[in-house]
Parts: sequence; structure tokens; C-alpha cells
Amino acid sequence: MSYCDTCVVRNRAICQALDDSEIQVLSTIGRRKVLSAGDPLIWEGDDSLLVANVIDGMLKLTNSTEDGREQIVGVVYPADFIGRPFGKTTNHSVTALTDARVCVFARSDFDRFAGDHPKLEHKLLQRTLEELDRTRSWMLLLARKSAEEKVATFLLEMSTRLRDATCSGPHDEPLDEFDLPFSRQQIGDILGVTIETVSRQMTRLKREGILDLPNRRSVKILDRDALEAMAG
Amino acid sequence: MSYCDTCVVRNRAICQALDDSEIQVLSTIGRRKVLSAGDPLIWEGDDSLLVANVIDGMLKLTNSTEDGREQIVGVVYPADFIGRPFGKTTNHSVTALTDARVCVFARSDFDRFAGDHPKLEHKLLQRTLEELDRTRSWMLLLARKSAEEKVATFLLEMSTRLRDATCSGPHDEPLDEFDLPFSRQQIGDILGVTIETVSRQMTRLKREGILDLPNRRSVKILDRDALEAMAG
DNA sequence: CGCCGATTTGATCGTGGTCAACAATAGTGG
DNA sequence: CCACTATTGTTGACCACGATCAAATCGGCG
Repeated sequence: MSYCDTCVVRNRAICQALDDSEIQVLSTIGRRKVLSAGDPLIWEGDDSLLVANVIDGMLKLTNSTEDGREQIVGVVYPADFIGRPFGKTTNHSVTALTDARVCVFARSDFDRFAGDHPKLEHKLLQRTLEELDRTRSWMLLLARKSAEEKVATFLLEMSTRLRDATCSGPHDEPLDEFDLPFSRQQIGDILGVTIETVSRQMTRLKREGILDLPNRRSVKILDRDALEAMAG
Repeated sequence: MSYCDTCVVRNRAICQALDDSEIQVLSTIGRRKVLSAGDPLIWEGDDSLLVANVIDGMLKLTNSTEDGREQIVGVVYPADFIGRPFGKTTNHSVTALTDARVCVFARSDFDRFAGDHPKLEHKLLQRTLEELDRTRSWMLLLARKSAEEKVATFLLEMSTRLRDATCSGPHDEPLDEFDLPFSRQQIGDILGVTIETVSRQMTRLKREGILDLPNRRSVKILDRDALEAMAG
């Protein structure tokens, strides 16, 4: 018996590639770690010492310039993998956005284990390819879209992301009412615009009757077609 | 004997993970394809039908909006891998920037072969992780850097990229004189700015004595320190 | 209720986009 | 080899979007 047996992401994280006896071995080299919102897990530029699976909570991956400008280059959710296996250094920081629990491994241990388990590497490869696809699509948004298009795209993306993460309810129809898991500042850091610009675009969408914003964090999409047309 | 035996990227492409007998098998499912500058190889949104290794030449990966704005999300060089294994669709286009030769595989054949050769998948995983790192770093540039910083960063990056690609000459000291393999339009598409902005920044750098621009394609870095300071 | 951080709103400014003209270079055929 | 054209790059004038700075307002929590 290992704590993996009761792990809520056992069948969604890369661990799904492993059978029970393999999991047993993996569990001996990993350990749980609890993070509070805002806690850093990995620093940009540091030696790559650990990798992890997210059990619950959300974390951000960021790159920064020396003068303090920050860009969120990725957001990870439960069952996602964090860290840079097979490499000496990590080039982005990882910080908890919410309280979170992760399952961490020393990178050297994980590298060795992965080398012996092709099915695990295969799963990791698939995930990395998917992440690369998502990241590349995001580049188009960052480089070419207007603030209006950025915010519209972001809201639509959240609507599907949150639907997929919802345990109950239909997964085939869009989710029109949800709570944003991000502050305005974080949304700005994701979209590459300032907090004021995010705010202005949101209120404009509300004024035009496309959205309702019952309170700071919640969003209700009233006219999805219009929003999609805006997303560019 | 297979044509792989004389392949110039045999020991640099992911094929390096395979021994001679394995290469023999791989060569039976691949074929050479010659592209002229401008030729498309894969279309954004299409079914993912093929993957390939670059033998020589350069190709661009692009994402576009419906109204025609284009962003280069990656550039691939000889020995790099192209395409989206283990996935149904590709979400970016691949187009030759120069005349090029590639070694293509039907995706289904490649997937099957890779599944049987963990060492190949391991190599591919390493490459994909490196590419993801590079891509994420580029996001910071696209989202947060000024035109000046973008152009300075680009020139410095080209200087190291081209040094690494140079067969002869020292690989430890920077390359200060080189020919850009891109048009102004392509540089703009990489940096997420217009062709006019690229041009203006370049002439400004020349006016300030940081660069010399003997002709359209060539660049000579006169003051690397200043350029690095500008890159942010 | 009063405080503090988050968000909204307003006013102003600067960077880089757009449109247009011009220059330089490469390519083509007499 | 030189006109002629097409393509690529440069420069200028102007403007819009989004950044910046500043103030007002909201909302959660002691």
C-alpha cells in the first residue's frame, strides 16, 4: 500500500501509465508537499532539482525580465506535470496561484525512474507535445491580437477549461456561468496587458450586454456568438 | 544499405538514438522530399498525416488568424523534427523558408515505429522539452518587450544560432558578422511587429554605431555590450 | 464602522501601427 | 550591358491603442 492508492489524480496524471507495482516503486521516491497561495516551488534559472505532479490547486509558470516585468507562460491544473526532466536548469519560475498540493520528486530520481519506464516517458511526451501546441497557439494571441480579442479569447478559453475540470454536469455543451480563478492582475499577466486594460475591456463587454459580471470573480456569458466573433 | 547511411544529419537528428539495424527499418517507411522556398508542407488545422526530419534548409511554423495576421511560432533547422506525432491534428502550418530537403514519414507509421523504440521516444521527448523551453522564453519577448528590445534580442539570438550552425570556426566566442537568413517581413513575423518597425529599429541601431549594415542581409555587431543592454 | 487591498474610472501620453511615397536591389529580356 | 519591372526595404506623416499616472469606488474583514 502506498499513498498513491488514494491519490485523486492517480488515473489522470502521468502515473496512469504505470501499473500498481510500478506505482509502488514510484511512491517510494516521491513525497507530498503542501503550498499556500503565493508560495514559490521553483525559481527561474535555478538548477533543475525537482519535478512534480499537481494533485490539487493551480500554479503559474512565469518568465521575467531583470527589471521586473513578468509574463505568465503557463498555468497548471490538477493532474498536470511540473518541472524540467532531463535538463540541468529550469528557465521559468513556478508559483502557487491558490493553495495547492503537489507530489514532488528529486529530478535525478525521476529521470532514472522514467528511463526505466518507457510507458511513463510516452505519456510525458504526449503531454509535452500538447503543452507545446497550446503554448504556440498562445503566441499568436500575445503577439498579434488586440486587447479586445485577448480578453474575449481568454473568457472563452476559461469557459471550456473550467467545464472540462467540472466533475459533474455535461461536458459537451459550453459553460456560460463560472467564477474566474484569477485576479485582474493575473489575467493581465496571462494576456500581456495591464490590469487597467483588462478592467476596461470587461466593463465594455458588460455595457454591450455580452457579459454579466455579478461580482468581481464571476462571469456570465450572455452572447457567446458575439464573444466568439470578437475573439478573432 | 539505406539512404540513411549517407544522411548528413544521421548523427544529429533523433535518428541518433537508433542503431544501424533499427535505422534500416526506419528507412523503409520514410522518403525524401524536396521543397522550394515558399512551399507548404503541412497546413494549420489539417489532419496530422505526416512528420519529418529536416535534412537541410529552414522551415517556419506559423499560426494565423482568419483575417490573415500571421505569427511565426517556430523556426526549424537541419536535424530538427517537424510535425505532431500521437495527435489527430496539427495546429500550425509548416512552410519552407529556403529551399529544403526533408525526410518524411506517414504519421501512423512513425507512431507505430516510435512506440516500439523507447530510445527514439526519449530523444524526441528531450527535443520537445527543449523546444517548449525556447517557446516559453519567446512568449516573454512577444508579450512584454518593446520593439527596440525585440530587435536587439533577435540579433543576439541569430548571432549565437548561426555560430552554432557554423561548421568551422570557434564555437565559444560570439559571432559578430553574419548574414540574416530572414527577410524583414519574416523578422517582423517572428517578433510580432511590422516590417516598418523592424526597419526603423535597425537603422537606428546603425545610426547609433551599434551595428553596421553593409547590405540588406548582412549584419555586423560593433558594440555587443550596448546591444545586450538593449535586449532587456 | 473603518481600514486596506483590489478594481474601476478618468486624463494624458508615447509607442508602434497604418498609409503613402520613395529608394535600392534583384531579376528579365532586348 | 543596359533599360525596364518587380520586389524588398527605407523613410515620413499621422493616428490609435494601450500604457501610465492618478483618483475614486468597491468589497472583504477585523
